[in-house]
Amino acid sequence: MSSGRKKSFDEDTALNAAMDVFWQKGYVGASLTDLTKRMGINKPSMYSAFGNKESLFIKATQCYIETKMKPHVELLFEEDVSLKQRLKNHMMSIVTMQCDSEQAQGCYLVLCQSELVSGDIPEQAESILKEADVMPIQLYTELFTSDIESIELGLNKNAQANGLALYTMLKGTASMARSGIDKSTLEYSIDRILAGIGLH
Amino acid sequence: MSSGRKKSFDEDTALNAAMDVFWQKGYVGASLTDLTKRMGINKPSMYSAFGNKESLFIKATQCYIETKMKPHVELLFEEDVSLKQRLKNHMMSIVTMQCDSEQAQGCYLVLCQSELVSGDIPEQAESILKEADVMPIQLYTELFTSDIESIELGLNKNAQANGLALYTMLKGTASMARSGIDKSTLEYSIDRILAGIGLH
DNA sequence: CTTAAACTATACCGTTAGGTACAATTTATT
DNA sequence: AATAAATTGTACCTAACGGTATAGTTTAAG
Repeated sequence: MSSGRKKSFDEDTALNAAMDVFWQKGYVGASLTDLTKRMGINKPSMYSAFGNKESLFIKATQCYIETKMKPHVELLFEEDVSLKQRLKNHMMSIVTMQCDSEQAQGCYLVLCQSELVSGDIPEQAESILKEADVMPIQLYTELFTSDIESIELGLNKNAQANGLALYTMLKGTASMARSGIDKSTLEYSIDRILAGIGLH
Repeated sequence: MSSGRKKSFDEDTALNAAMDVFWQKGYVGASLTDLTKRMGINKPSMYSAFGNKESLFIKATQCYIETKMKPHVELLFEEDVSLKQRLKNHMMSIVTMQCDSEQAQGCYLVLCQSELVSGDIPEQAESILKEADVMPIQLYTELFTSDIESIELGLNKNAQANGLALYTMLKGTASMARSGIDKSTLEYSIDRILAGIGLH
């Protein structure tokens, strides 16, 4: 084992704290003081553990995608559940997360993607945010294209557009959640968009 | 007439330029250098004309509401147009604006409202942003409650929820527009949410 | 028990943030 | 022409930004 003083903090815990700060303030709005204070460490510890603000952000973003987004995906492919119910479960699982987070509401990705237009986001951070914006569209398009029930209902005809409609609504609920609208209120909107694409 | 040197710039033009910067970068992200450069003036001129960054922002926000949002409202109350078509015209008018802006895409208000959670927005700016977030809900609720065709269709039963569903979708299109999704693509989503609340 | 590696704390770096003092300039009034 | 009011440009203020040098502390290995 390598010698030397041991870390007095858990990297994963610190990363999660950083994620919360970016979730609350975005990339530009999150200062190193905000970050290190919530991570419970000081700047040199942060720089030695994560590199710099940008690479901390990239790791926090990957952490968000893995732990906060991907878990909702499997709900789309549960067996013995109707397409409508799978989509409802999936979307409400996301909306629940958007509304549940104690301080930082909404969606981390929606917030940070909105900063891209400013031109103040570094290159690699921009890349990962743009990639993350494409994934859901591919996911929904693939679902509507291949799912048996989707094909039976003819939803495969407009697979991408249907997926985009759901994704657009989820971006809307993210924004609404950030404004303090609660889950039960947003559920109605989810039901309406599902009905709108033909899933009554 | 009062004596003294004359302003070398048009206040309204400068205010519109400031609006564009806030639209692109949000309140926190827009620096005085960004602002004054695009306004074509220097800092003392800006401070004497508008007070400070916060009051410039408040005036820019009021300008946005008056010139960019309110014009869409009248489309909701045109005579001899069906409720569905009025809502479609209204929403597509907004989506067109969200997509048209050359650099700053999306919605100024959605962008800046997302900054509220950070706690870095001054008091009065926070107030006007929160007020602006309530107005559309009231507008749609009133429409669904009072409109004859809405009552005939039973949409008045869930007036507020229906209004919220439309508003949520428009916040979603704002986010999508900022990611570069074009108007014709978003039109499908508008059609789907209208169908979803019963306007086929 | 020394050594060297790794981590922590403090203090600091240059830059930019929002905001202002002040002198120079332009204008209408006297 | 002289004056007073208003605007402009420059130069500057303090505070906070992202980032780092360095000295001190803790730890495993020799």
